[in-house]
Amino acid sequence: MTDIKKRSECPISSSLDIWGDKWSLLIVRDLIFSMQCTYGDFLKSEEKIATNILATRLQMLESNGIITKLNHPDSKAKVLYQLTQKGIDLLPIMIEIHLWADKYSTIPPERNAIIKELKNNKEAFLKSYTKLLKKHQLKDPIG
Amino acid sequence: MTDIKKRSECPISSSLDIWGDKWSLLIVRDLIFSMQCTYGDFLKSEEKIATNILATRLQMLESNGIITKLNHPDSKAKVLYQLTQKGIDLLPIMIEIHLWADKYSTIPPERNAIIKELKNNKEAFLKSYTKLLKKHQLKDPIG
DNA sequence: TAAATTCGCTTGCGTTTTGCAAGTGCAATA
DNA sequence: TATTGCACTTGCAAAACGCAAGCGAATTTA
Repeated sequence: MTDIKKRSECPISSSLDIWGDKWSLLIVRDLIFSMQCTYGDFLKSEEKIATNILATRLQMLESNGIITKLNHPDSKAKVLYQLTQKGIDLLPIMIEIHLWADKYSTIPPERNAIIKELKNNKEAFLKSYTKLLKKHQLKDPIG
Repeated sequence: MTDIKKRSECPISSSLDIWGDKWSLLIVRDLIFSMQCTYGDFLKSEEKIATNILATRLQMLESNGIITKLNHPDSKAKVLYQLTQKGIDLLPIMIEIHLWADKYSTIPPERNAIIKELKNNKEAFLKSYTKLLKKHQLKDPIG
C-alpha cells in the first residue's frame, strides 16, 4: 500500500514521484538486463541495496504497474519479478541515461559494446530490444 | 563541497548518484523551460521545494558541472543559474520522461503542444531546442 | 540618508527515510 | 526430521527531509 502523493501535474514531477530515488531505476536496470529476477538476484547487484529498501521499492514499482510478480517455474519458495509494458517503456529513458553517462563519466569496458551499438543506431536497438523483452515475458501471475 | 560517492561503475548508477532524487531534475526542468532562473524563481515552482533542500541541490548540481552561477545583469543581490553543456545534454532524458509520462499519466493541457511536437519529430525538436538553449547561455560567471 | 524590503542563503528542530543487522516463516533439500 | 534457502520483516541508530525562522548584504522606499 505504497501511496502516491503527486506534487504537481507536471509529467517530470509525476514520474519522479514514482521512481525518483537512488534505487528504483537500478531495479529496472537489472530487469532490463536479466528479463526476470528473484529477490535474491536484486540483492546480489553490486550496488548492494539493503533488503528492507529493496522490499519497499519492489512494492512501490508493483503498485505503480511497472513490475509484476510471477510464480517461479522451479519452486514455490521463489518469486520472479519482471517488467510490465509500462516498465519496458522505461527503456528509452534508460538508453538516454546510458548515453549521457557515456559522455560524462567513465563507463566500464564491458558496456562498450552496448554503447557502441546504441550510438550507431539507437532506434534499431530500441526496437529490437523492446521486442526481446516482450518475447521473454512470462505469464504466471502470483495469486 | 557535496561529495560524490559512486556506488558502482554502472552508468545508470553513476547518473543516479548525481541527480537520482525527487528534486534535482525539477531544477533542471525549470532551467530547460526558463533558460535562466534565480534562487527565488526555483522557490516559486509549484512543487514548493524547501529552501534548504534547494540550496543543497543547487550546490550538488553545480559541483557536478550541470549548472553554473552567473552575475545577474540587473543587480548584485541576485544570482542567475543556468545549464552547462552537461546540463543541456540532459534534455534527451527529459524528453523521454515526458513521453513516458504522456503515455501513462494525465498531462496538463498546457503541455499538449510540446508533447505533440515531440511525438511528431523528436529529433528535430531536440536539435532546435538544444540550439536555443545554447544561444541563450549568458557568460558572466560569478567570482 | 535612515528604514524597510528583497534576495540568497543558513540554522534549528521535529519527522521521515535510510542503512545495517538480525530475525521470522514457509518451502525445499538432505 | 533437521538443515538450508528464500522472501521478506523488524529494530534501531544515523542521515536526510521539511518546515519555520533568522541573517547579512544589496536594493528600494520614505
